[in-house]
Amino acid sequence: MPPAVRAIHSKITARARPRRAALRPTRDSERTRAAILDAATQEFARFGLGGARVDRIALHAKANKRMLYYYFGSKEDLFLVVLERVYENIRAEEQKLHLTDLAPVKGVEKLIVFTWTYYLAHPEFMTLLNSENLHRAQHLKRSLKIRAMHSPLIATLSEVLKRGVRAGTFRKGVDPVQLYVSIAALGYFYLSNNHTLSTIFDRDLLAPRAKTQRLRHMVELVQGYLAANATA
Amino acid sequence: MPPAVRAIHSKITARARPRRAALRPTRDSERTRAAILDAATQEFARFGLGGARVDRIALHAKANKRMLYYYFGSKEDLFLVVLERVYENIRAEEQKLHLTDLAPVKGVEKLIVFTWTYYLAHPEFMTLLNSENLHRAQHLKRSLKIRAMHSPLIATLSEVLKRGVRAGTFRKGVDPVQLYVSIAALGYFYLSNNHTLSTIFDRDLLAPRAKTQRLRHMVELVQGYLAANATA
DNA sequence: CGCCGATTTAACCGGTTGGTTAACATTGCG
DNA sequence: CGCAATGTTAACCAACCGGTTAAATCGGCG
Repeated sequence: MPPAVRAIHSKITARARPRRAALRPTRDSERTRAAILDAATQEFARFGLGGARVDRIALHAKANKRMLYYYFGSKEDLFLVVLERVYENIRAEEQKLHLTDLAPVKGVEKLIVFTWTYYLAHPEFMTLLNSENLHRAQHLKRSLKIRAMHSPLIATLSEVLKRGVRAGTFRKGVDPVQLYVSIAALGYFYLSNNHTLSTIFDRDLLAPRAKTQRLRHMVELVQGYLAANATA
Repeated sequence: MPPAVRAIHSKITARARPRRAALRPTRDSERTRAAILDAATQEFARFGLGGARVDRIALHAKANKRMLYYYFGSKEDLFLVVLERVYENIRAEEQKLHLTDLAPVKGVEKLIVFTWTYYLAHPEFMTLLNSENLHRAQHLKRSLKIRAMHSPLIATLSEVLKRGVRAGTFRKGVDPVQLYVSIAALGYFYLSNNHTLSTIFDRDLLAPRAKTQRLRHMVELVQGYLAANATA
């Protein structure tokens, strides 16, 4: 089996780790693979797909450049795996939210805070997505894995909205997809474009105070919209 | 005077165009410069700063590669001039809006529609900005030109908000900068991330119907927010 | 007309890039 | 132990990239 193809099944095929795992063994395919993936994530996030350098990825992964091709096939294939991993990560976090456990108003607030906090903690998610959009999602389109990974939040948000309408706290006729996109947009744009915005407004948009104000504004904006024309 | 430096003053120093301008003259510095700038804008927008190729820019501009360096100094300097030009363009369009001529509610709507329409008509604006943000606005920071080009919309929007509050149609305490950023965010995110979003939601977000729905949602979201808690 | 400076061209350059070759080391297994 | 698969390495490569050299060409002015 060709190495790059076999690597896809590594989780299944993987044999047991070397017994004497205390001091790093001279060979550890899992470690090498993971190190390359971590280094690649940083590199692609920082320089984009076009600006990323495979030599630099190998250097930071402390692996031979050849291993990158051995495990991932090509620079672009590696980029796709990186994308798949960051999507897996955010989807896993989304799963933990349990928005329906809260009152509708609190549920929406929690979603906004989560989205904002996630972007702040994982700026690489935004840069990688921007890069992928520059390339017209050509890698994403090839990934059955990601395309199957639907966000659980659309269905959940839809449920939250319905309950809010029934309780009389939310307006009727809100499209959950539009709202989901808007909530993402409000934080994403501010953080992704932080550098140009900070330069043009001539103030640091990432200062603690500014961040607090932004989050408050986003919550007020969405809550105000949902509350307007509500029956109660 | 070094060519690249002199080029900055070209508007002033430029001599009269050749008299027989009917059939393109063999030499026309203005035309060459403009052609390079146009080609560069397309190239940077499509491939990002890192992915852009100077040879391709020269090819599409039908100019010798040397002319690129003759007029602009370097790839990065050229990128800065491209950035400056697209900013000039959007600022000029913003100037024409005259939002204060309308009732506050209509003024805000017009701003939302304008922002959305501008992004739709100038997708290169978003890609170039994304590229610049990837590079932490390092070019923008060097440009006194752009840093001095404050958007007239902040002051205007502030005025519109005040009048809306006085008329009782808008809530109090809305920060015009936050609202301006939010209005930009709602359209920008949707359009800039259109490819990944369309892939994940498995539907074309740029279909005419989808675009109409998005614009309506954005207007409703902002108007709903501003109307909530208004005195009237 | 002849000169001078602005503009244009082809050829070139050294370093870098993504990707490859082929040999070598280590490991688990029979 | 010996073998075969797996993992690792250094050296290599052709294409490409941003940038440069130096000479040619054109246009306008005196």
